[in-house]
Amino acid sequence: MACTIYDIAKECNCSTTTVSKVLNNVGKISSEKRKEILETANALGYVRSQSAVSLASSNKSSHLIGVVLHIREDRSITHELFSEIINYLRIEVEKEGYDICFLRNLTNKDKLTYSQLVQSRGIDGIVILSLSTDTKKFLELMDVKTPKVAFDLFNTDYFVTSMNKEGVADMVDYLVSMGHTRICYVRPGSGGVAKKRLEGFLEGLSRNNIPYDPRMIVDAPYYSKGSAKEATDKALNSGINPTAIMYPDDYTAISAIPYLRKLGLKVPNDISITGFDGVEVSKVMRPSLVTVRQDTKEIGKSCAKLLLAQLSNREAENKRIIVPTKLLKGESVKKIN
Amino acid sequence: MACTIYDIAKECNCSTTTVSKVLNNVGKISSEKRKEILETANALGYVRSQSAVSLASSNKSSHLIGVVLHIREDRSITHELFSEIINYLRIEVEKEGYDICFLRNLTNKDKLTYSQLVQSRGIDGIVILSLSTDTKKFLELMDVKTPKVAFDLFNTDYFVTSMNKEGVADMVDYLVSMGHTRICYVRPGSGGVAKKRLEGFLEGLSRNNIPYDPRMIVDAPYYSKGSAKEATDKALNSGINPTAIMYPDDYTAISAIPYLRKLGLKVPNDISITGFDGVEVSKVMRPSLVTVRQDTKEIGKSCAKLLLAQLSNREAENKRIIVPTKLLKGESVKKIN
DNA sequence: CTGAAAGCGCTAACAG
DNA sequence: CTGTTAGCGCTTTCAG
Repeated sequence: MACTIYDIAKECNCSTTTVSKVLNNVGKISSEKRKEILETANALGYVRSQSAVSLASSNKSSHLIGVVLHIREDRSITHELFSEIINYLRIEVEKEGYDICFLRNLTNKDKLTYSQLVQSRGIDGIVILSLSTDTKKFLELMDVKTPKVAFDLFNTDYFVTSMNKEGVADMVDYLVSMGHTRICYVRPGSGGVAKKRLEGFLEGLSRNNIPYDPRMIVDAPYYSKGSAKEATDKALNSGINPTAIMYPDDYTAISAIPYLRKLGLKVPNDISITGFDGVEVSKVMRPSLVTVRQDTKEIGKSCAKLLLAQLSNREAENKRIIVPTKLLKGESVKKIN
Repeated sequence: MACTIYDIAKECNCSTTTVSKVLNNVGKISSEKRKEILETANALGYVRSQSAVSLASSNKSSHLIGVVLHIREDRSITHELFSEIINYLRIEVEKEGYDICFLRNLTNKDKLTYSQLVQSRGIDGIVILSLSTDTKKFLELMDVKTPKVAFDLFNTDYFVTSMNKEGVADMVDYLVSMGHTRICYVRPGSGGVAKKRLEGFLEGLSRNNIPYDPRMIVDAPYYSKGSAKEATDKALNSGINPTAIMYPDDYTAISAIPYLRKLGLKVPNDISITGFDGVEVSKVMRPSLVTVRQDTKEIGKSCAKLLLAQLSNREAENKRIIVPTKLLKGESVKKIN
């Protein structure tokens, strides 16, 4: 059934070394032999055993890219942004013969380390998608020497992120152009991305000559149970009587609509709202959401690029890729005044 | 750096066989030796090499579960239903020490077969998620002898699906209870699932004593560019002047709302609509969508169960698991009459 | 340009 | 209960 390079060698009256060289396209082999070997390999339905390659080769490569999803178990890959990034990443790495596998989520309780996990499978490269960066186990992951690239994490050598600051600043521009000045900004924590976005908000205010009032900023987490309510309540009670609320992500904004409605506020007539991410449904729903689109295709491709560069020992021109965002206009913001 | 069972054997003055047995928890080893081996393994930071295990063990198992996503490249894992199923599947199989990796999508052009792909990585089991079943390459996948389980595909031994028929029939019950009788049903193709759902629609009409009119059924694909428009146009021009349209999935239904609006029809005041799947946003949006929830958690767990049963040579009690659906009420259907 | 030989780290009879 | 001995299928010096 399973044909090995040994079978091919016998068939072609040569050594396994020669077969191996041909199959890997290395060394100098006469084109006749090469052709013969390739043909019999094909005829015999030869498939290379990854395990054997991985075991024998000096670098122990398995041609496997590990994905770490550091996020609530029930969201994980269902986070639309992440699933899109992984999808485009996958398309790119598959072109180079790599396959993608998930790395188990390790908790502080596990004796196993990420380093061991990676070693055990001979993982060639790691892609890290994370919304938070808190646990000890996770920090350990940062020290793994395997080539890696992270999305939205700034404490790694290689990372990809969106132009968060510019995206938010552009949004402020847009809101101001629509007549809004009493804008409430919902800040989702204090991580690197949140920080960038906040800078963008302040920059936006500043360049539109809108005086900054600390009450404009309220704190609430990314989309989760109750986050829309929390953000909305804080915004409405902030004391600035906002005409627009900037939510930290689309799902929180979308969830806020019925909640606002319950409070007697209709979007966008009574209050304008914006999201972030630009998930599929934001364009399709009604009212369509004004949001900042993160270019997941470009992000996925960039992650692949940075990883593949490391894997082939090419120096990447840049270790950090910052992907432009795009303002998506819609119906959730009303022109006022 | 990397410690092997050979190192442990030397340290403990025993053979690699003994170490192997202890590590795999098989055979009879004195509890002293066992303890000693376990401790030094731990002390030396031993990690088993999957490649070596896979190569040496007779079944060539790699403890890898392959996932085949047979769907448009740009949707793929971003299909919310699929990403949820995979997520819950993953949680289950990881408990048993299996990891998940994606299987490349093979087209008819590829010389490589799925069988070879699976053999090459020593994949232990396959999970198939598919919306269509047409290509030759895909049919080939059905013949692979590796244990497999499919979602929504009826031509495999082991499969998991939702109670599609009952789900649709229940929806008809609900629409009728809300006063609707001129119901237009959008049929998404003629595959196994579409067939079951159609049966449900007819059953629903029948048990509510609503005469069947062939014009009630219109054809349009699952969510894709223009599918909402196509379905809606056909429904409105069907000649039955529907008061309710049943779309084949949530996203198509959601996209139909602004299109209907453009035609001057407001949901639900002028027309009622329903979806299928029960994606996250269907509950959160406004108007919330009346839909049939597919229990992705149960589906994912069931897939894992059927696969793990085969992998451990346990006979699964059932080779087919049909997961109940749940009608999610919402605001997109109006009570009339 | 080609081949012999020695492993990679582990499992699996088969003895003892 | 424990060890010996072959490999699994492939890569990799090192000769020729």
